[in-house]
Amino acid sequence: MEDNTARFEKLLVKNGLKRTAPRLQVLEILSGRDSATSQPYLEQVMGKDADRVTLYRVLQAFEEKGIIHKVLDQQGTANYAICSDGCSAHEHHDEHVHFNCDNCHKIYCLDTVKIPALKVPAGFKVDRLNLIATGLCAGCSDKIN
Amino acid sequence: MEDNTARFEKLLVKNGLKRTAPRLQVLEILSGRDSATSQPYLEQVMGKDADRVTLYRVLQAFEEKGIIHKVLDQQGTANYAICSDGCSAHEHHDEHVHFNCDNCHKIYCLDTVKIPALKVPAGFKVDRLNLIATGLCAGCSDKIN
DNA sequence: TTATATTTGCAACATAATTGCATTAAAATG
DNA sequence: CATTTTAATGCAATTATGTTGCAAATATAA
Repeated sequence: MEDNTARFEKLLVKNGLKRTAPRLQVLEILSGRDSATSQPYLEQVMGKDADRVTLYRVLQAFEEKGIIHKVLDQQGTANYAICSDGCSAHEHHDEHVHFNCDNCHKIYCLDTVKIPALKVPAGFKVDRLNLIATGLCAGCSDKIN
Repeated sequence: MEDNTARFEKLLVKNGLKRTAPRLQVLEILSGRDSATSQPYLEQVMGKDADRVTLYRVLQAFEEKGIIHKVLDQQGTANYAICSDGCSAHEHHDEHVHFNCDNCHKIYCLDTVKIPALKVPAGFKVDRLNLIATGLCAGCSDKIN
């Protein structure tokens, strides 16, 4: 299925978003990567195809609709990845672990690893969990050792 | 023990840092709070007692020496808290859960809650874990309901 | 094809963080 | 206690990140 564009267009329409060039481009970039993509990288790749502000707004809209989710890496930089199915505007289901590689700085969504339930002190009410593991990813682990 | 200052001076000397006013002030502020303290708050409280840049450098030095640790909240804002004993320049031991309150936005270090061990895909090597729970803290939980 | 509602781009602004450098102050030395 | 050395501070300038208001452009509905 090389016809990503058609798929993306459907995705936009489904979420009540208009089919615009910047939005399609963001989806194209994000879907072509195996790890979460940083805002600075997106900005660089899109170049002058779209304004900085537009990029921020596209990302914000996508996040609100549950199309992508944001992960902050250890430096506080925003990274984005396409959500798994089941995320919607009302509810994100991205409670998987994110892995931040010290070497290549990629952020992987470890969809298969669930965050374990947590015991918190009395009174605290946990709504969301966000676990970032840092270390070496499979690829870098090989290269370095 | 109201003689914090003497204690802080020792802490600085032990870490090869000179006893300066901005450093003592930062330690004073951080130790007087029950939750992690944001950079903006520190900046505001210190006012013109110290330059912004000095504050950044003090925080950086403290973090490197293992005196404080940094936690990024859900907005990516840097927050700082004094480390538990056992942290040093070589090794931080802050693998406790951080709790980010949606209401008061405080960040609590839940020292008693350990992050559970994690199974990651083959090849990945976990070095550090960072778990942020978001929800309502005990205080706000009371007030709201 | 036109009307409407979104979306974009631009300009300006806000905040967070970093760097280089001259000045100042703390601690070490004699 | 005076002096030297080394570390830390303050200032100015710069970069990165993110936001807001508004006019112009464009996608879609009518």
